[in-house]
Amino acid sequence: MRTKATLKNISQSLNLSISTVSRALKNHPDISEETKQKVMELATLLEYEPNTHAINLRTNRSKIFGLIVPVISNYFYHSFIASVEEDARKLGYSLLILQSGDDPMIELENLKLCRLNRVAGVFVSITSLTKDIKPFLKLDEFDIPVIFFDKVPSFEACNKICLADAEAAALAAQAVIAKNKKMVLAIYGNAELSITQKRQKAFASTLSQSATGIQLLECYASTPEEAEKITREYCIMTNKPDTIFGMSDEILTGIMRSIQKMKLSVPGDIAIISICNNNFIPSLYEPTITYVETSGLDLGKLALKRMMDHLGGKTFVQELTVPSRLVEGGSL
Amino acid sequence: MRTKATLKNISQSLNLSISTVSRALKNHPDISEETKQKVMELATLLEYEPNTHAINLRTNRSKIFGLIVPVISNYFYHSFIASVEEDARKLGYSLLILQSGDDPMIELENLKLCRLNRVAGVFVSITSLTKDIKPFLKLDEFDIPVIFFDKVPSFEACNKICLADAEAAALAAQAVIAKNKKMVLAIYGNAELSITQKRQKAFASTLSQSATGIQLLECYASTPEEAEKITREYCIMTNKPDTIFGMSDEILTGIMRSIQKMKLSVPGDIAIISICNNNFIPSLYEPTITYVETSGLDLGKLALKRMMDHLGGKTFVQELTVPSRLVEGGSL
DNA sequence: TTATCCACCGCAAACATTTGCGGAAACTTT
DNA sequence: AAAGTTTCCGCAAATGTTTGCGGTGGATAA
Repeated sequence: MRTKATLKNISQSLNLSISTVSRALKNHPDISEETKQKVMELATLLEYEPNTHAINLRTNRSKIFGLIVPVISNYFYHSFIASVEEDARKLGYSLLILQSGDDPMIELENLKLCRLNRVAGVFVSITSLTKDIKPFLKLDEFDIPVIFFDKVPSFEACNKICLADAEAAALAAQAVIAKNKKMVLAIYGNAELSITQKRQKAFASTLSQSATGIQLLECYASTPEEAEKITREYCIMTNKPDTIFGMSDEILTGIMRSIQKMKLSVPGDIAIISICNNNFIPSLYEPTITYVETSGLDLGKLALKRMMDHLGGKTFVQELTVPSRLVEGGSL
Repeated sequence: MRTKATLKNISQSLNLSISTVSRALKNHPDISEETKQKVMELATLLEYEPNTHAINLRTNRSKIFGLIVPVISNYFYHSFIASVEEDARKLGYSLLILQSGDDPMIELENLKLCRLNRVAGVFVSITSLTKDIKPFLKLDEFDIPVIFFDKVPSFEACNKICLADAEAAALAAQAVIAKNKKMVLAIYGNAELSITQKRQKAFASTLSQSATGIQLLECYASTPEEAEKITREYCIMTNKPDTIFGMSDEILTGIMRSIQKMKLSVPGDIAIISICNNNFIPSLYEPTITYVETSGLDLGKLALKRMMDHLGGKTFVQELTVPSRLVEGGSL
């Protein structure tokens, strides 16, 4: 293996100083064209590549973003990740992926890793058990911006990029109203999560404000299996609902298993509407499910934009949301 | 913000040399217990954290693995990624995620990034267009092991971790035979891919060797939509197949949309069997789809194990496969 | 008393790069 | 010819850590 090309290496071959070579390669005005030529030439010949670690040490920064999520294998996060990675790459950044497994201790370790690697910034979706977000804010002391996304802390002043949870649920409710439905079974997710609370509140209040006398049944399910069970219980009643609203992809899959099991026809026997992250799950079914989209892709783009703005000096705290939209399938 | 703790910093406070402090913190036998105590104490008090960049520069290595995949948002890769990340974390490694977007140029850039970051090793699933894998093997010159997984180069001698494609298809065929089916529609993926070829060959030959006179119809579909169309075309024939075999999750989703649209009952009207990466897609349907599992999780675990072995000195070239198994649902 | 040994610690180089500052020529101006 | 200006380049420090080697002081052995 040929010896690795370094500035020192090149400088000695050309009887120049290291600093001159360094400047020549960066096209510094102090260096004459002639010298630049020679340096460039030898550098390309030797396939010189600057040592990232040395640069990182010198500049106390790296061109890497940290990304901390509870789990990767999730309807939502991987599209977010894909989106951020793609855009970050174009800007010369890479992505360090850390899973916390919904464990605050691991989350803290991962945060530490980000600190130790002097990442350029951190994207984080906190676990459902994270109470103390001071450690996150402490990264500001190192000039490492922290952007919370999706699962964000409730109160503290920090940069948050959220889905328009309330808006999405309201949109879904409006769609139900528009179709003149009379009795809606709403299945929400884990009642502890703020995302659940926001969506529940918005959905319920939108329906009640419509003054159409729609009857609303509300349940909470933290797994698809629970959603399946709930759906079944309500559908075998004599006075069964005419519409089911699922709060998320996860819930929707449970609902649909139940529907299939009972061989109910959609939307004839029962109408379905859901909030989903993209068209993947909705389009698995026939007819395609009508859903309100809260896009992980868009969230990713917005989060990265906010990050770059922050790095560019706009360091004020900001809370942004990505709008949602109704995607009509044939299930409502 | 308090001044950052460094070895230099600590050494000056204690009137010790940098080297002594460094060794004390590593529990080096040359240092007396007394000194170690003092150093440790001050280090924890000052919340000393070793500078990763400096270590990386010094050791010319980093505790980061590179992971290059065509896309993250894929039935398969994110479970692989999740699995590798989880295990790597426990060993003190992190994961740098790079998407190539099925573009060999970007793939090459990503590979370069891995080199520049002096990653500890690279996991790569090549794009379908990658012709030249010499750049990958060149990383060996830097003592960076490269483990190919899933989409691996055909010929070259390199470390490969694959799914047991042929075995999986054969298992599926055997299941069909065991159920005494008479007419099977097999829908494969993109005919260009080696994974398709392997599965097609194994499925067809297993069926023909059974001497049960099973009739086999074979089609290729590169999208779920195509699979949906094919399914429909064959199922409206008077002499329709009694079983459909889908080569992948993707194909299966297309088949099932069609089945739902025609309101066929499974397995009464028609039986379904597929090859899938995990139970996610199969369990979306009712009855749950019978499938042969080629687990991304297991592949991840095996890949990481191979990587660690390689780092531990077992640098010989090896080709491993993860076994597959039949998971009985109710669709066959 | 001298030689030997061990426990403990520091020196300094090395890793590769960036950058403020200063300095030597060469050239221009008065 | 002296002074001032520009062009081009090198010195050296700084980033934080690791590690081979050498050195000192005390204890033990001969």
